[in-house]
Amino acid sequence: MITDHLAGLLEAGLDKLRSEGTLPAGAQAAVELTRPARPEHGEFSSNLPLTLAKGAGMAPRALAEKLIAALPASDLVDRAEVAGPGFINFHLAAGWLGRTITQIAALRSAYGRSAAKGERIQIEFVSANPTGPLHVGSGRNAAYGDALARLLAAAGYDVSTEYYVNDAGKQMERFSQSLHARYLQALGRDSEVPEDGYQGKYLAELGRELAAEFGGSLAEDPGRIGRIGTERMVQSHRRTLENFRVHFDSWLYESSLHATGKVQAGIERLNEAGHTFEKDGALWFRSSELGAARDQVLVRSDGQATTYLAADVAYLIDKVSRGFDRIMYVWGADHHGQVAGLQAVAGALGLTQPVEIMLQQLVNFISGGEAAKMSKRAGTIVTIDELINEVGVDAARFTLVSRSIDATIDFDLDLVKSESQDNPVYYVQYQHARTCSILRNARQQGVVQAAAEDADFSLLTHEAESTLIRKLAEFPDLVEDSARLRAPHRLTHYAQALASLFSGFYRDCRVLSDDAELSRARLWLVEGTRQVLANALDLLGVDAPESM
RNA sequence: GCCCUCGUAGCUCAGGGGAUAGAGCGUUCGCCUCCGGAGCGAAAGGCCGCAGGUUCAAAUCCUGCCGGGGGCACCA
Repeated sequence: MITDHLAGLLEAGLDKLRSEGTLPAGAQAAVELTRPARPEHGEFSSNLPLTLAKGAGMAPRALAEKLIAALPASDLVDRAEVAGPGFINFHLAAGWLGRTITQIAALRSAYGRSAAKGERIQIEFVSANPTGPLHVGSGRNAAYGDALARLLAAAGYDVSTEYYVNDAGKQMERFSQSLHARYLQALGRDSEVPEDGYQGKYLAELGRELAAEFGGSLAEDPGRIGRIGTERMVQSHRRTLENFRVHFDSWLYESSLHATGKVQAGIERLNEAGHTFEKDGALWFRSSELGAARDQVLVRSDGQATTYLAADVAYLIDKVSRGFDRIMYVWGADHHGQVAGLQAVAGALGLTQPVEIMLQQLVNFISGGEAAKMSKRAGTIVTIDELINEVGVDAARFTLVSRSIDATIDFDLDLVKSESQDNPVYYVQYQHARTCSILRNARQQGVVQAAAEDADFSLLTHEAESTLIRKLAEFPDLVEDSARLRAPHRLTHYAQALASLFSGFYRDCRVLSDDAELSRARLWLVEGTRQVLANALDLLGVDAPESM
């Protein structure tokens, strides 16, 4: 990439200064290359950290001047100049334009993807309780987790996605009881959903479904009703998520950890390592010694029931046993209290694999201008299915992933509906469709597109062309940075900026013209833009339509 | 009380020490002989919550305070 090339030039310049004795051998710091930056600041820029200038015994500006004089010649750089205090601007030669475009033409959907890093990552997300439909909070988790998984894969990691089904514990008991009651009601019998049970309509529907299917045969078997109901919910989650274009490589049931004795084995492992103690008839994990604020219960004082933490221990051991080098979780901010506990578990197990927990701030649900609590049990939720019906998958995913996960989202379905026509995703898709349209027109007019290597990109001298190409050149670095920062929202901003630059190019530069050579060069630029827009949208799980 | 997170344009939000702080929406004024107007151009609009600190350089890092959200279970 161009940034690597420039960094190489800067390093070579520094080496020369060192060998000349201009720069003391002790001055270790390198020159930092900043982003391809704003047009008004030149094509590319770099800055010199003061540590270097101090070690060099001269002011940053003076050092920058000496460094420029020491830069080796390059066919990709016309000239370099000192801009601000310690800034060097590179004015790039025409040669690099072609290099970027031919690279995209050659790599196509692989443009922006890095070589394999040889690291296996498991990322677990959504993992909603199978007690009700998936709501928009889970939608955000799904949109983020899936985009991050795609991004990490593009950055060269071997990524595996997993959904953890919490089908054990008290919540599930409440679910079973609630569904049992609805089932009995559907059979015309007297029964009430428990006060702390799940009141939502979907359970009444499920109850009627079971009544129609099984008649009265399940009336005395709430346990079986619970298992059947859970599986129906899980299957409906799976359908919803597939509709949302979110695919999981594996689904792991908490109940399987109990059934195979893994929960018990995990507890014993903590026992043997000396991280547990008994108090008040319960078995505790001494997590306070491992960075958590307090100790936590593993086995409740009834001596039988294990807590969610005990299952988490078993689950983490299970994950590690499958050979992942890094374990990632995407949790809602309401699970913040568990982070220290899980990290303590990792510490107690002596894991060498990093355990990374991404906390996603919540989605606040606004209705009629007022904050409303989303509650599964009260049945007041906006589901992902509703969201898809109202605004479509593309707008929903783009919107949900476009904010940093550190920021809360105020979600007003009415507003989202009314604004869906103004959603930036359509602007990006529109510009993509426009590139396709131009390429179609070219084919219909019989324009023969020679190989990119044979096009004369030195003809692309317009400001709108060079800014556009500079943006295209940024993409591989953007993918790498966004993956490292776990920040797929950057892709949405990039896609909008790129679409906007293309629009400017379209306005200023006629692609199909009498000048055959120029047309050919510009067509490759259009093709490059099309490809990069498509690649960016793909990482977000958003369609790149050829027409709209 | 303790922990996490946010506070940037009228609104929703970008901005991981660097140059004149940006985008979308909204507002105002322009632009439909021309490859797709779901568009384009221009203007107005900012003590970057407040106060200290570190630094040649702070919206960005540190501390305190103020305000919003979340969390501190033998629920998951």
